[in-house]
Amino acid sequence: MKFSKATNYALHTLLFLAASPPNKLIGVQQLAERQEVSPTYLSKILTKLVKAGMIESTSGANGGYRLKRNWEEISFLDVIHAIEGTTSLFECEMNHGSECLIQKVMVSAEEKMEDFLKNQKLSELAKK
Amino acid sequence: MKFSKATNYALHTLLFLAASPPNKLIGVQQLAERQEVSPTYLSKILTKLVKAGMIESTSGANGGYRLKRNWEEISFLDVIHAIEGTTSLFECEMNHGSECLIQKVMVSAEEKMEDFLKNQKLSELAKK
DNA sequence: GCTTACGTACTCGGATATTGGTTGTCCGAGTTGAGGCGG
DNA sequence: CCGCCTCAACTCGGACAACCAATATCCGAGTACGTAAGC
Repeated sequence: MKFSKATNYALHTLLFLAASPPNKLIGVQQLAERQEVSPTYLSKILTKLVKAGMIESTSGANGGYRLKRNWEEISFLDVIHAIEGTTSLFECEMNHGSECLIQKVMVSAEEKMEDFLKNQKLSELAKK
Repeated sequence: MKFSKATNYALHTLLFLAASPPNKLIGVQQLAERQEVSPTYLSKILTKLVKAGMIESTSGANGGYRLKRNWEEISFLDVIHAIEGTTSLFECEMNHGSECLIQKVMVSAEEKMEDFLKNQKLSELAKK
């Protein structure tokens, strides 16, 4: 049970884009160098963010990525869900008739964490 | 990023032991059947709980597992730590000089969840 | 009746598949901008 | 000066390989209990 590195890459990339001049396109290579990842792998991660509507990409010469307009509203939870998916962290697939009490506890624990992450905006961190 | 099935097995086993007559030894086979796991795999999980001091095992004929005296104090977090380990869910291993702000946010999110799980005792669930 | 030996029913722990997800690479296809060349 | 062509620099997406942890199995070793044999 650990967060994937991909989530870390995604968060750092977003933060880096936020620190760059607005609307400036930044190529994958530059982003990848900064984090010491292979560009192709990072691009895979970034397409997830594109599909989630957080950034947009421009292909062709001088292409790259940049934040979308409403990026200031993006929370940590949004990014995590975009990369790791939205399925519950704990799933009891046993067949004890009624709903699982253990499951319930775990799900509320998860919600505690998500409530916190929901209120952590990237734009807050970007100011520092 | 998901909790492992082993954690689920561990929690269910503990709850089942709590519902059994106190001090009665229960064999792995019976515990495994109930959860539809292989006995050998379950025993591996249970040895972790033994090492964590939550249950104790008796070998030989009529052997098995039973809860230790202070089991009522066992929290969900204890079990999770025993099975999954205590390392942080998120680790930024990048080399950007100062400590990572992202890391800090993630760690506090994790603590939110752990604070909740710390207060969820197995004995509470066992009553139901 | 007491002890000893043995068989049985367990757990314990190491070694070893198997599987699935994460991480990463490779490459062809499509896209855009810039520069050159001919009119 | 304008339009077309081509090239280079990109991103995109799928296919594939490497790796690692979770999951699961197998088996030998140790341990305790019960029973039966022997004295």
